Amino acid sequence: MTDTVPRPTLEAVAARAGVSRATVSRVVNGSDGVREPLAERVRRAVDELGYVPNQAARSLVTKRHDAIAVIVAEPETRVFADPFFARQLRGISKELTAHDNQLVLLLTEDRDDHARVGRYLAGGHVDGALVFSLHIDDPLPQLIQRAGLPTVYGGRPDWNGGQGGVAYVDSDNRGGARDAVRHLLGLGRERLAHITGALDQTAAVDRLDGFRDVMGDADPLLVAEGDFTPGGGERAMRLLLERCPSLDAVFAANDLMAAGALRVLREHGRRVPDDVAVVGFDDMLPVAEQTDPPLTTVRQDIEEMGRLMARRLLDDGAEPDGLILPTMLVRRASA
Amino acid sequence: MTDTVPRPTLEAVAARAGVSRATVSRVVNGSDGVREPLAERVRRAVDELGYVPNQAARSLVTKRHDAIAVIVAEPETRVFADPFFARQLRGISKELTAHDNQLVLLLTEDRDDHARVGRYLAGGHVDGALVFSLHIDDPLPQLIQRAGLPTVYGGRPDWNGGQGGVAYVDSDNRGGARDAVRHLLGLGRERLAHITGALDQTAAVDRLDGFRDVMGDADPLLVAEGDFTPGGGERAMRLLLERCPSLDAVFAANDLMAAGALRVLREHGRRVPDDVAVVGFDDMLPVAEQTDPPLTTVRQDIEEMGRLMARRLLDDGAEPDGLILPTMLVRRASA
DNA sequence: GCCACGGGCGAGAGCGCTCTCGGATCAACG
DNA sequence: CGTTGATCCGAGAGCGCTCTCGCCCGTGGC
Repeated sequence: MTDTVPRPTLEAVAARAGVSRATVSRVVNGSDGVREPLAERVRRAVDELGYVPNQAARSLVTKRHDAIAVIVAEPETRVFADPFFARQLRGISKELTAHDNQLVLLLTEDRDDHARVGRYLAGGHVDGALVFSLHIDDPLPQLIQRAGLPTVYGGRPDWNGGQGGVAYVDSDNRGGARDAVRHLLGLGRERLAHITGALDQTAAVDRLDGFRDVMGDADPLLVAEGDFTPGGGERAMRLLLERCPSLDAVFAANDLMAAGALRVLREHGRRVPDDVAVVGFDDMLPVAEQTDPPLTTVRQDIEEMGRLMARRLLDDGAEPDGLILPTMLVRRASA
Repeated sequence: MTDTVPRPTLEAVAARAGVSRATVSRVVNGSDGVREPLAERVRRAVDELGYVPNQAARSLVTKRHDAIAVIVAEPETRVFADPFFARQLRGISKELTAHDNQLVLLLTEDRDDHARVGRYLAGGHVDGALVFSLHIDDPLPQLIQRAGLPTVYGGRPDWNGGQGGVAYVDSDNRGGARDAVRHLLGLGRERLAHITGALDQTAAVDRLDGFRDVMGDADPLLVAEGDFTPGGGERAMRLLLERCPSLDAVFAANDLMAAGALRVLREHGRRVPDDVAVVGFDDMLPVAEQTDPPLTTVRQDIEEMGRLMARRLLDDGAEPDGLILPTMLVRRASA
C-alpha cells in the first residue's frame, strides 16, 4: 500500500494557469461564469498536469460521495449458486457508472456483518443503498432505515404491508406464475401441481399466489413446498406423484427445482411433456437450456431490474414505492 | 440524496469528554499513550454521541482509503453465466472486511469503460486493485500498471512471460488436468480426447498443457477447440466422434462443455461411462451434479482463491509472484 | 459625464481529521 | 529539595477542496 507519486492539486493547476483556485474549481466542475479564454487556459493546465480531483477533499466539503452501497444479505449459498446476482450487479453497475457513481459492495452473512454494515452506512460513506434482503426475519432493513439513507430494495420486502413508503423493484412474480399456469391449461392439462419456493421469501409467496389466482384454492394436495434447490424439487415431485399419480402438469417456482422434478419424473417413467408438462421460472440459462427436455419457463429481465434499482435511487425526486417489471413466458420443449 | 442528520465530529466528542481533539483521535485510532481513566471517558463520549469517524476527512490527511477496487473485465456474458464470479467475490469480501477494507466493484465491458477505470485508479480513490483480466489482448493491465497501484491478478496473466514481478493467484489448472487424464487412464481407457476451452484464456491453455503432459503430443485429431460454452462442447464432441469414432474417454476443459458433450454422446447412442468416460473441470455445482450421469470433475476452491487474492494485496510485504492453489478430482458417475 | 448595476474573478474561511511539536506533570535520583 | 527524563496531553498547522463574499471592471441609463 505504498503511496503513489504526489498528484497535482488544484493549487498547482491554478498556478500554472495563472488564476485562482476558485476559478479552476469552477471550470473543473463545469459551472459557468468563467469566460472562455480563461476557461480554456485552465483546461490546458489540467491535462498538462494530469490533474484529477481528490475525491476525499471534495467529499469533505460537499458531503456527497458519488458512491452507492449494494448490500447482499446472503447467509446461504443459494444466491451464489445461480447467476442472478451477477446479472443484477451488472445492471446496477451500468447505471451507476453512467452517473459517475461508484459501487461499494457489502456482502453479509451473519449478525456480526449486519452490525458492521449498520456502522458503515451510519458512517456516511455512501449516498444511498441498494439492498437485497432475501429473508423474512432479516434485521437489516431496520438497521438501514435507522441510518437514514435513501434505499431501494431488490424484490418486494415482506414487511411494511407490501407497499407504501418503501422503494423497491421486483419482477411480476404473480403475473408470471399466472401466465405459466394458463399456458399449461391452454395445453389441455387438467391436473396441475405446483412446487413452491422457500416460503420465507416473497418471490415464492407471490408465485404461489399467482398459481392460486388461476387455479382457485384447488386441491391443496397438489401444492408441495420446495426450497428453490434441485434436491428440494426432487423431494416435492416425489411427494406430489405419491399423492396424486394422475397429475399431468407441474409448475415449479424456479428452474432449479424444475430440473429436479424432471429427473424424478423420468425416474418414474413419465415422459415430459407427453405425460407430464413442466414449466419453471427464472429462465436461468445454464440450467433451463440444458435440461432434458429444455425447460419452458418464465423469464425475468434481471439486468434491467438492477438498472432500474439504481436509477430510482439516483433519481431523488421519485416517490418511494414499488415498481414491478413484466415477465415473459419462454417456450421450450418441456411444456 | 438528501443528507442525513449532522453527525457528531471529533470536536464534539472532545468537548463532551473534556479533552482535546488529539486525545480523542488517539483513543479512536487505538494508539497508546493515553491513560486509562481518560481513555475510558473518551470511549463513553464516543458511544454516547454515536460518533463515527468521517472517512473523507481521514483519507484527506492519511492518503489511505481502506478501500480496494475489484475490476472485472467481462465483455462477454460468460462469467455471468456461472457462479464463479460470485464465489470469488465472496472470498474477497470476507478477507477485506476482516481487515476493515471496503470493496469497490468496477465492471467493464468496452474500451470506454477501460478509460474510465484508468482514470478512477489514477484518481487515487483506492489503495489497491484486484483484477480479473480474462482475455489475452486486454489493455487493462497496462492502464493499471500506469496508475501505479498494488495489484493482484485472478488467474495467470498471459503477458509477462508467465511469472516474475506480477502477483497473481490461480488454480493448478495444469495439475488438475493431469489428474483428470490419469484418472481416465487408470480406468483403462485408451483413446482419450480433449475438448479445450477458449484458447485466448490462460486457463484453457494450461488445461490443454496438462492433457499433453500426460498424453504426449498424441493424436492432434483427438483435441478439439471449444469455447467454454455448452454449445461449443457439443460442436467439439461431434467433431471428435467424426474424426475418431473409437474414442473411449473425453476430458472437457469445463463442466459446461462436458454437459454439452454428454448430450451429443447420448444422441449418438454412446453410453456414459460404459462406452465413453467423461471428465469435466470446475465442479460448477448447479451443472456438475445435475447432468445425467453426474459429472466426474476437477474441483477448485474458488472462494479460497478470492480470499488469497485479497490477502496478498493487503499483505504489503509479500513478493509479487504467482500463487497456485491445488485442485481436487471429484468422482461422480461419468468416469 | 456621473452613478447604479451586474457579471467575472480572487481572497479566505472552513469541512473533519491526523500528526508533529512543545509544554506540563510526575516519578525518581543525586 | 532541585533536576532530569519520561510520559501524557493540548495547540495548531495543514491535507485539497468548495463556496460565500466582496472587489473590480465594464456597461448602460439619465
